Amino acid sequence: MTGAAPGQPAPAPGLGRPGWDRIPDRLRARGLRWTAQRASLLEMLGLLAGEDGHLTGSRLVERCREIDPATTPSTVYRTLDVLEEIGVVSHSHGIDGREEFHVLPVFDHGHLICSACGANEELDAAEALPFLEALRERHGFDARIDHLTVVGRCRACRSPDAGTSD
Amino acid sequence: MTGAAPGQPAPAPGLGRPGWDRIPDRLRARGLRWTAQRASLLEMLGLLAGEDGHLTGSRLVERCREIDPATTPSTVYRTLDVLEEIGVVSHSHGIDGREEFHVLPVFDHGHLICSACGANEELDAAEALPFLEALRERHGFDARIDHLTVVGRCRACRSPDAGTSD
DNA sequence: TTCCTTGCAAAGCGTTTGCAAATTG
DNA sequence: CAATTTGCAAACGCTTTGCAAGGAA
Repeated sequence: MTGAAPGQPAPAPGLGRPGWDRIPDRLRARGLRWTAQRASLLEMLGLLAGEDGHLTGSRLVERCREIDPATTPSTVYRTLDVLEEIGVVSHSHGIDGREEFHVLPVFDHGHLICSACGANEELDAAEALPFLEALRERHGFDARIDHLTVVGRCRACRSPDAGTSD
Repeated sequence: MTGAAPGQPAPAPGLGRPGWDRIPDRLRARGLRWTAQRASLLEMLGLLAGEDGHLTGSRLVERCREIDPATTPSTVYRTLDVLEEIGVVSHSHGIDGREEFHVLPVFDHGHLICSACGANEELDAAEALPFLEALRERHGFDARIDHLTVVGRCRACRSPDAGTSD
């Protein structure tokens, strides 16, 4: 990276949104990386979401460039995709057709509880959303992701060398 | 024009939408022209509005080219602007950010009644819309354009050679 | 070391604009 | 005849992509 913090692994975010301090780990859990560019985009999202609602893609590009002038549009848009995947933002289109990003108010998540070892894994809202939407549509059931707990057996307990074979 | 109907002044529309047969005159009343290209766009709008709701700008360009291959995007988009001005269509943006056009269900209009000669002139919805919007905003009054009748004196009765001077 | 992420640069998309020629009224 | 409308072609703004170099885990 050619960024504003050369040599540094990646600054930790000092963001005031609940749950955001865990975003780096959420990324890593998916095999993704935590980088300076992603930190600054997240910082901008936090700031602008408090200011006004005009979080267009191109505006976010501009503002990220104020932090690190080397930042390119491609990086910003690609990162926004990632953030949307893990449920940090969602996007729509404004009256002029530009992309508009919305910071999701709470970083909701459910839980995956392993009945064998008791492990408590987090379940991203984004992963459960289609399911919950289907429940709402077909059954009129309005499930809350943050109250969702799925019980089963974790990967470790399912592996052949975990004593019990399934 | 390099269109499909060379030499012809402009074909009259055989469209089944109420009020659409008067569109050519509505345009002329504003000093605008009725052309073959506008006729084919209107034809497409009539057809597609009945089929489905995907009236994106680029799709309308495609379909108009089926009627007249020489038709250009600029013509279609410019005509859509005109049609929006006179209240035939409105537009918004879809989930992918493309323009989506909607055929307005009824071609609403109000009336201008001359108290001197009784003349009944039509008042385009588009002309009254800003006024009606202001009423709604400032007074919470929800006026319907098709119930709007303005009484006054028409141009003919106001002219110096119309007997009475005011 | 692996492979994710970045910047660069160029392309892509749908839409808009300037202009001279063609058409309408 | 004057003014509008057209096609052409180029430009526009926003977003996406391919690729080789750089960086995180």
